[in-house]
Amino acid sequence: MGRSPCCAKEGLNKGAWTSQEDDILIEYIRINGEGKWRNLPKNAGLKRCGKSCRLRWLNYLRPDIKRGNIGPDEEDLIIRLHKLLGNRWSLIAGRLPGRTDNEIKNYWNTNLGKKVQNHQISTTVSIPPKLSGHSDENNFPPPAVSTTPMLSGYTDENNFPPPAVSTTPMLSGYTDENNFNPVPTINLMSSIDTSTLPSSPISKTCTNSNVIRTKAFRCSSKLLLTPQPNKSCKENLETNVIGVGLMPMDGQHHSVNKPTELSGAFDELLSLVTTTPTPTGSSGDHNNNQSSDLLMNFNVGHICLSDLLNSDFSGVCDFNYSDDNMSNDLSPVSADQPPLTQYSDHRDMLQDWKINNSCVQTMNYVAPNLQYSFSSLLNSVAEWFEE
DNA sequence: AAGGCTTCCAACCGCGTAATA
DNA sequence: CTATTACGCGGTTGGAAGCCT
Repeated sequence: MGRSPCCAKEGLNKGAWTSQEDDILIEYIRINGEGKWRNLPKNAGLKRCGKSCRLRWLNYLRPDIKRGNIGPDEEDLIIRLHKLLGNRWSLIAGRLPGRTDNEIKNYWNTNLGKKVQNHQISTTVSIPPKLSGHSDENNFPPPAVSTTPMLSGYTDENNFPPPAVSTTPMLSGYTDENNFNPVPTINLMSSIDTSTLPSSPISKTCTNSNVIRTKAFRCSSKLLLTPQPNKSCKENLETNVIGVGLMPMDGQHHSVNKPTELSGAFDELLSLVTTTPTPTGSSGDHNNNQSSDLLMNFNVGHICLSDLLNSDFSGVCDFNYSDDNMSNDLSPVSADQPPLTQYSDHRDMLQDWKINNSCVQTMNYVAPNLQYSFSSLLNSVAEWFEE
């Protein structure tokens, strides 16, 4: 019954790896591939625990690893992701090609953590955080990554988010850039009441109260968004057309034929919204009185931020659309992409989603006058949290 | 130059979850 | 369904290297 023991603890080498051990491990994995760590030491002739082999390979020997020289852009990304995710080093590392969770963790503990702490102290003393240009003597945090325009620089909630920047890579799908209208006022999460976030055993190790504990939501499959204050959830959805939609994992691109279907679809979605977060491990200590400024829990399939971060949106985010008379004619940019599934009714679409949404991923929702890239959304969320 | 202190980071440890018999 | 264990993750440790006095 069950699995056999991982490895015998006796007679194993510990501590630093020798170059001979490294060579053996590299050669073994070159021939046999990764995985099966339990059997690896025996098969490869290493006096190491499988766990130790895995760690050595993943953190040090893997050929695609970048080591050292973490640049300002990477620093900035780490800081932003850490702001968003907390100590979820593996998730953060997943967004930094060639970097390992261990390296990022170490780098944070030895460099960034102190910088951020110092920065927070200095800004709370002298600079209103919202207006802060991060222009302290140490030039920290470093400038935003140039390839992913951040939503910094806005000074007024009402102007948030700032007009879309034409250099945003994900905006490339527009067929008529000259007619592109800036994103209208959107306030997906103008404020977040962290007391409404569910408690989690995991969060005990996280000191940042603004952090989304994605793991806590994994089981309950929820993406938390708060609508604009003073607006009902539905009204907010309909008037501001939140740039997040849902896509089933069937590999098909789907479109909504008519704008009116949006509100119908949202009606359906809203019927799935609950005002009481019920994640695994929640002790119910959150505030349930959220009718006017509620947390929307899109309890549809498996939506959670960590899944989003782990997703490759390159294939689903680029759409053409022509903004003529709100025709809402969505079509994939690439001719290689699968044909759109046309729905005659939003209920069909939702039914399809329900059928296929064993793992629903969020994608850009492209609607008239709105193209809100997912990366921008993430940046926005990070910015909100920074406020 | 030597001893002590600090920093850095590879490796270890323990825990939660997923997988398997 | 249950018991058991592999896997993966985050926290922590310990030793090497660098710095300071």
